[in-house]
Amino acid sequence: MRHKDTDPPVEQLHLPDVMAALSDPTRLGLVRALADGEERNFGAFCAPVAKSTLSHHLRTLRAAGIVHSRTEGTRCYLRLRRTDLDTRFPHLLDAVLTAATQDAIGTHVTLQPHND
Amino acid sequence: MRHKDTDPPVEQLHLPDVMAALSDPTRLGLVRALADGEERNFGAFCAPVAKSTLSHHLRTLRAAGIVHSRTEGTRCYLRLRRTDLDTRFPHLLDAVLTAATQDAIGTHVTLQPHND
DNA sequence: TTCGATGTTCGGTGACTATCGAACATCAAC
DNA sequence: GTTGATGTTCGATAGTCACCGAACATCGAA
Repeated sequence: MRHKDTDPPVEQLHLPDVMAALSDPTRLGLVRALADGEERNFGAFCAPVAKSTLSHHLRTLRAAGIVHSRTEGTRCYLRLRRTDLDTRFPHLLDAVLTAATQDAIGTHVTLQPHND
Repeated sequence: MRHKDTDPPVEQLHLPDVMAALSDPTRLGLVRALADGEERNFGAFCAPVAKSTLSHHLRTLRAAGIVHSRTEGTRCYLRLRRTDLDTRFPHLLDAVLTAATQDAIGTHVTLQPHND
């Protein structure tokens, strides 16, 4: 449950890290699932990978500054850092999300109907 | 001199591959150096890596469909496939180039003053 | 034809990555 | 407390990647 590494501050977002984090289909799926700006429970994501693998992907997204995570009890809530990303890299996230949606990249990641 | 693998056609450009190709600072530098749309000689690029490493990076960019290469004699000329990229992934290249320029990513790749 | 320039390819190395299952830590609930 | 749910971390594995020097292939020029 402990993730000691805190989210990187806005000014420290690094383009190559962001690009690398967004080059994996599963992570793109996670980002797409968060694209509406809503906070979502980690457990709400369904992906055909092991729990530990999903946790690794989220750590990667967090380290790149793409998502913010908040712990409440034993649960972990995620939110896309859209404002921060737009500030540092204008239009980048939009372009990626548009492209991913058009190409149906990351559709293997789904959301459980009503899990937070 | 022989690169049998041909450039992938527009409709086969794959977002994750493009993102991965654009997540390396040296390759971002190469793309930036081609950003004006001009065709450039391979040998015109100066980067602090071995010749073979540079060749590898160009193969990666070619495989991802980001650059087109044309051989003339023993020389190799490169051009950014901007139109193709813009068609498949609108605004993506612009956003990446803008971000890379603002963050000075890839500035270790330079162009020789007057080498084609 | 011999040389030099230009890139590509090969073999190898060290680092990183996606993946898994198992073990662990934390908290809620009973 | 004991149990169950929730995520994280660990150790291992297989694959990929950036990187280098060396060898190679191709072509132009002397």
